[in-house]
Amino acid sequence: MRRATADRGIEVTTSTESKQGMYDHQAIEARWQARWKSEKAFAAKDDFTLPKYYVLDMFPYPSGAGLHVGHPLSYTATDIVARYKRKRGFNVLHPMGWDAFGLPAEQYALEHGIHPALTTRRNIENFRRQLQALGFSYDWDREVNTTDPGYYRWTQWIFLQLYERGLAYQAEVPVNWCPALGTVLANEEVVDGRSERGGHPVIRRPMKQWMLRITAYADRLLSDLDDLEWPEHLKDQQRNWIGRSTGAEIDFAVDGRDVVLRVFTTRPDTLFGATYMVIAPEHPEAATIVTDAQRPACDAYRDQAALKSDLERTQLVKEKTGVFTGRHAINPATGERIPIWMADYVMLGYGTGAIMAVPGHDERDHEFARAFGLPIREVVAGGDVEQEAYTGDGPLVNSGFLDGLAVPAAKARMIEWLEQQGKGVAAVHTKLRDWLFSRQRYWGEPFPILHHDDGSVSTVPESELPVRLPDVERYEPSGTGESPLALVEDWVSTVDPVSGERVRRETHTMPQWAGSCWYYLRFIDPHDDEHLVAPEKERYWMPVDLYIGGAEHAVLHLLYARFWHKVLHDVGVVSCSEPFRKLVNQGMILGEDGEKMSKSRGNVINPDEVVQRFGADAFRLYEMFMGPLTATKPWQTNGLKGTHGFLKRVHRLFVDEQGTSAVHDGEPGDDALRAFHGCLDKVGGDIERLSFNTAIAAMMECINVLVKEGPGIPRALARPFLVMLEPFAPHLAEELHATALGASESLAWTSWPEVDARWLVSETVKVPVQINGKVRTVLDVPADIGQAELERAARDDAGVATLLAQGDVAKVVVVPGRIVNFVVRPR
RNA sequence: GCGAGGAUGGCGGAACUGGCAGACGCGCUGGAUUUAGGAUCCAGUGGAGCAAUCCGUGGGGGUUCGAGUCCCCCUCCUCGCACCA
Repeated sequence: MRRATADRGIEVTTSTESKQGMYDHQAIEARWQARWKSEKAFAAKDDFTLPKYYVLDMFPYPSGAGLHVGHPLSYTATDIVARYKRKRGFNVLHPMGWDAFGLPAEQYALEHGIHPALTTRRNIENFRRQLQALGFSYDWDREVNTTDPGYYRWTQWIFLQLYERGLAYQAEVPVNWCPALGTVLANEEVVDGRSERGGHPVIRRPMKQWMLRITAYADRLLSDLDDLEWPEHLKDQQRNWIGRSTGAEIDFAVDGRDVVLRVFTTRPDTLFGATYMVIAPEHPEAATIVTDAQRPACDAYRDQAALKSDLERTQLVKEKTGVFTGRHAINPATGERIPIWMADYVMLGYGTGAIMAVPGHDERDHEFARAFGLPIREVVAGGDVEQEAYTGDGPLVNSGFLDGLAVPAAKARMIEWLEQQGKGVAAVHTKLRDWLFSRQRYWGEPFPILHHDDGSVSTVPESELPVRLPDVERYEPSGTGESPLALVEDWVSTVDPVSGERVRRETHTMPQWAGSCWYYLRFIDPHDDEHLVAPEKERYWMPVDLYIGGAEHAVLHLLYARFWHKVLHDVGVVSCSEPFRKLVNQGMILGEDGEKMSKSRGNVINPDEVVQRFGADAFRLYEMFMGPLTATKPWQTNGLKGTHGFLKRVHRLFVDEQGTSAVHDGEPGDDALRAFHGCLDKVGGDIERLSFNTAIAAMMECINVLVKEGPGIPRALARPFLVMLEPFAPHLAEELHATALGASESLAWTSWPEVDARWLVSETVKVPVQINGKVRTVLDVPADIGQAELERAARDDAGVATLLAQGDVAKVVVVPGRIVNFVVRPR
């Protein structure tokens, strides 16, 4: 500590001589970054008596392109909060790590013949350098890397817990196969029939895959959203994705066949209006149901549907298509024979893959009935079902024992009746599917799974973890759905440590989401070989108090992580049921042309160049000053001049042109005190509200006043000002604290200054006086002036009096400290 | 189509429970200083008008002494979801 201080003194002198009291951001920033690093200035303490604050960024995927200006947006926001909370007496955990498994590294390896481990290491080093150059106050001793065997050992351990609880299973399922990427993708990774990464076409194909039973947690994932301090739209997205709907499953007998068609409906009340049925083309009973006469037509239709990509099936097709199966079913309520159709507007993946069609009260069924001339029957009064489906409430009609009931009552009554008759049950369905968890790629966590000759599966014992990813020469996906790992014979073939049998390892790998599902837990206890996280540390630090990241993870990372967290809660590893108490999505930064930044548009801003030219402090300040954190906003390099200029003015306030301290012992004037304490009060509140742009504006206003009161700054305000500035511009604040004030200790853990409330209220206030709502004059009156006196003061104003004399005062509104308004009727 | 968010000077954006619209910054204009400046400082800057004044928060209506803010209708933009039975 003392050595560092002495060294710094020498460096400062050198710098001062060469730059003659100029704001030399490069020298200042390098000096403080080095000191923070060597002193481990931001290490979180495992002192459980202190109040804690865990503030987390969504950790980045370390791409070869390096940091883009979007990363530091949220990272600066969390850094300001972290630095502020330390000053408020919190023990702050503010870590950073790397989400480093995944496709891009592997893709790059394929193209350039460089091992993903190597490019990953290189990219991480570049990212770390760039982040450190921005002065973020991370506790670097807690850095984690999802590709580190010491880390993914625990990812595999969690998989074992899932497996043992029956939450991980293998299934032959129709999957999203992406030929271009040579792998399967989760539903969440497919957008409009294309891969989320790369935008390649995705087709349906049955394959044996590892699945995670996230559906078993659907209800908890849904209901626990209510208590989270998350943006409402994001919670809605998750609710929407989970898509829970309540209704009934109803069995329809098929006329002339010994099968029942089970349907799911949210409108059991409309059963009397079911005039036909529809099955999905891939429905497993299709072969039984379709008559010989209709078989050629149905087979052709099914084949055609199979050829369509998801994109075509959901996006492009708006005309309803379908074909009659030749068979009829019996409506259990009416006893009528109703035709069974096959149509691709019914999906195998939702409900039971078959529906009862109620064209009178469902828009899709209505459209289909119209197209194929099927009967439409009204069973809920209130609309004109010949014209359009009526989906609203109303009394039931044409519905036997339901007649006269309103829709909700009719639903309940019908379910009761179905259950009595043994023809149906109340049921809940979710849109959420089980999570397809395996990938046919090299660069991911291996499964701790062994395949035996008899086809059975066993797990690698915990003591044998991690199952290390072998080094390979080739990473090409085989294209057949085999993972590249399948080619590594001496890795695949191994001995089961439990039975001693020769077994074959699972060759699929886990998806990128696996590592990011639980990294926030490892930050708490990153070097523990005994536990994923030590229980007492977990109890202290969890949950994450503030989590900031991009909205693109609304239903991917954030849903998966919540799922794993709940499983770990059930396993007893974590003490809370939800990992992220408060969540914020930062907005996107667009290019200077107002378009999304992209290499092809050539509008990408390189943070390194900006930092070089304006400095990390000006860069941090600018990113926060651009606008609200959550807003999408365009980059303007010119804007850096504003924040850089502000820092120069701050510097000049503390250091004169000769490079000597401009801090003086004079008493601060009232204006300075009022400006400072007003600012301090606002900045503190703004940080709590994550309103950083207005906090910076307030500091700019404050500095404008202090500069007018200058030259130099009174000692009484100098240090408090720097403490207030430090979360935003830590390098300059530390530098001025050390040089202009001669301090030796860092501002990192110092206390936030007390606001002196006396300076928040001024003796006089300006009160506008309106006549008929238009401001005519502004009065300077004592702040505590009463209503009557204020009105008198307004009437005494010469200009006001003249105007009042021109008419009759019909009404006077006087709000002390705010406004006076005379309503005047002309005579 | 459904859901959510948004529209304020030349630009990014301020405005707590309705109370001086345009804080702060960029840009621009003029000036000072400088060999020079993409440096610094001072002044100005919503629009129209010499002025008093008038007009101004996407458009139209309403509530109110008073509306960027509240209510109704419409237009446009962004982001989700998209045959979910």
